[in-house]
Amino acid sequence: MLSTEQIIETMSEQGLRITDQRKTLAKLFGENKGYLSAKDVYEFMCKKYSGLSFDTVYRNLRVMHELGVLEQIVFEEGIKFKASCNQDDHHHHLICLQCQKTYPIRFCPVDLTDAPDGFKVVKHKFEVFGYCKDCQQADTIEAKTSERSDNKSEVS
Amino acid sequence: MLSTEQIIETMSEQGLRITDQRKTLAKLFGENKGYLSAKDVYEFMCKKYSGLSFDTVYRNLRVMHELGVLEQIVFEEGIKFKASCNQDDHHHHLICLQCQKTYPIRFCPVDLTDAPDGFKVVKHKFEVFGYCKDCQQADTIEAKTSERSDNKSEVS
DNA sequence: GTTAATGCAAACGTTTTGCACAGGC
DNA sequence: GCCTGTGCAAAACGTTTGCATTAAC
Repeated sequence: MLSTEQIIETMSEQGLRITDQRKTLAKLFGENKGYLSAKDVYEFMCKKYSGLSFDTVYRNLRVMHELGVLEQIVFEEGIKFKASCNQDDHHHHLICLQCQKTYPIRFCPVDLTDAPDGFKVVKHKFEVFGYCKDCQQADTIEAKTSERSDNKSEVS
Repeated sequence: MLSTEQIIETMSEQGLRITDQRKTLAKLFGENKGYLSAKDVYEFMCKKYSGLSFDTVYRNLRVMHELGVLEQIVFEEGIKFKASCNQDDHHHHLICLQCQKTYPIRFCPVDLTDAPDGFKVVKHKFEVFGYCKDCQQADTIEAKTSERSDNKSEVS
């Protein structure tokens, strides 16, 4: 997965200006292995930038996605983003429905899939959803303490 | 895949009233094997019902989805619907990016996937996208005639 | 100094809601 | 006749756009 520095470097190489906000975004995604919605990002950024507007966040997320430093997937709840994985290393993800951390799966099923006669395969989606170890334990604890595990970071 | 009659029957069994619009919806999904967006459905229904409103279409799509007669998947362009497949017969789909027809894949990769230690798998998504035989040919023809293959029906 | 990024406001498309009326059961 | 489904209007929501100001290069 791209590091904070790699994200900044790529943006700079492409002629984008490295503003303070973009540094913070790069850091957020470089250090966070889960998926974040535009709203999550906005709320996080708000803590640091008081007069922040939605549109800047959206614009930056879009630019960063177009640039390829962020990848987005469509959940039922909407589109979410995380730092791109290394393209050379094709893989899929286990995604925790609670904390949204991702765990890589090396196995890619597309090669084992035989398409009917004339069908030309161009892309595929393989995602496995469930609950990671931590969140299962947290859920058990939660039942007693009603504390919530909302951190969205540090795996993959 | 559920037939028009099965859709109507299920809705009736669940205490829903079978209005003329709902009959038409059931027929639309019972006979159409591709994915349709709410807008597609609305536009189709408009031909038959002049004073039709968006909200009724949305309400019915939602009700039918909650009831389980429709399944929805999230494309980049938004949410789309089609009649539910038989639950007993778990399978995945090849989806044509042009005409959105679906072709079943018996192969399910989830059993071949080993999750890390404590991860509890609850659901998965495996979809293969590409272009079906017809649309590849149509594309070649299209280059000359610029005719478009917009029908969204009759396979799976 | 030039050009791109930002904040603001307003627009846009999609989906949801409340309510009165029409229609299935 | 009861209660659900419908149409209408308006609101909510997420996202995008145009423009003047600000800041990176």
